[in-house]
Amino acid sequence: MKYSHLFAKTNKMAPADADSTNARLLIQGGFVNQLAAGIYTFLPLGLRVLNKIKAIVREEMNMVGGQEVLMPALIPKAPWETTKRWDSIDVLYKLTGAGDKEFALGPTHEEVVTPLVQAFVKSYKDLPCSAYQIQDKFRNEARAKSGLLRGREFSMKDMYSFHRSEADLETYYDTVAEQYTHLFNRMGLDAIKTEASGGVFSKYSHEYQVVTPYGEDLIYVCDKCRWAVNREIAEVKNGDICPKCDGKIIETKAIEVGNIFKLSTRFADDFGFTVTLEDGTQGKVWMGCYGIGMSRLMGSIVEVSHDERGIIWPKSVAPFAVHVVSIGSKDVAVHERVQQSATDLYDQLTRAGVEVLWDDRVGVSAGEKFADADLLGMPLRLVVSEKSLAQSSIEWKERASTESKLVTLTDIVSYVETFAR
RNA sequence: CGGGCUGUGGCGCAGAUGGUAGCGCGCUUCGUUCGGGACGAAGAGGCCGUGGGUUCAAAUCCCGCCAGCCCGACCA
Repeated sequence: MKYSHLFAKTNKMAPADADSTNARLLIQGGFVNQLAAGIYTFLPLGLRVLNKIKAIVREEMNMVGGQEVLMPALIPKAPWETTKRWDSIDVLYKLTGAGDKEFALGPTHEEVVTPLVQAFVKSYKDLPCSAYQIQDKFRNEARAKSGLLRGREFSMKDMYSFHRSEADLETYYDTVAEQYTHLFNRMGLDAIKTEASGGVFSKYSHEYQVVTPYGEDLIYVCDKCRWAVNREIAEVKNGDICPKCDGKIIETKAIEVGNIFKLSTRFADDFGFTVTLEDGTQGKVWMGCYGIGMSRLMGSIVEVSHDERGIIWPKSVAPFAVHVVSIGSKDVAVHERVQQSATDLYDQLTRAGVEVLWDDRVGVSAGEKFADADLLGMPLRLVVSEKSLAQSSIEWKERASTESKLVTLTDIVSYVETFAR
């Protein structure tokens, strides 16, 4: 992608009323654009990040046997009445359609997935099974806040598992719990598995909490064994001895990027979803649900991975692996050499399958290009200039590092391929 | 939903005591520049969030509404 083709550009001025780091940097860098409180457009660069996050989540969910589906976001009233949640979910966006039929925009999908799976699963032999989707969720939050961290429309992965017994649910729950840690690690996030309220369904649930000052949640974490608990249900306080080991409990703010629940038989019961067992009788169906906020993840990554100049994307989710910066010159011959060399580099890398953003703008100062590269945060910056070409080289600088080095023109493509892999 | 702050070109802001809108950035054109947000010159761009009121006259004063942000409450 050539920078000159991007219609969504960076802004020299940070937005005034975006207080949170993720909102400020993502808006300033042209990754997202705000339509209303808690409602954002994902611009070309931002969408690339979101799509990479989704791709990782898909891989991870497929690894635990999740089968991807896509359910409607527009949901009729009836199933909500079945579960008696039409009036009890206060963030439900309700609307009236043709013929005065009532609908809600899905804030979660138990009401859709349960009858869906019920339509196909009749026997214990069909269990366990697990379905997930990545979709925009709608929640009429009283107060949207903190950029991508708490929106009214936001992208979420929600998976639902179905089991013939509580024991089977528990086994699967633990499998997913472990996979979640792996998933977050792949995005450079250290998400702490935290005990949290189980709501009406079970004794407790688990949240995956990323420590950041902008988090909405307050959690207590052991500095040794990393056992953690949300303040909602905490029986410990800052400075206590960990109940699991002899470590110390630390109070910290964190943002919840994932949440896993054992739903027990609550929803299956509501819909009369049972399966035929070996002995011909009907058995209850146990469910688990497993959520991850896709857009919130993106915001969280920015919160934990940035410096005063801008974002530092982990390689796994960066919109582009490489940001090529070509620096012009007053000397026409030099300028053309640089331009040609940058074109060659761009073409070679692109052909090698490396994702490259090339700041090909002419007449833009080096300083401005560097500032933009820092703001946009691609993992690797390659500078093509008179200076570097004088040594038949390209300047190599990683965003997360302060040092730069020269790599020869002959080596550069293979070096980058290795880096980007 | 309670409380607070703020709405003035695309972005960031200034516009005491009311008199018909200005700066920086950005944008356009020309020229000079070219390794950390360059310089000069000439331009374009605004019913001052919105509705009402007060007044000869409202960005400015008063009331309502809307929107955004922040704190709190809430968060299956």
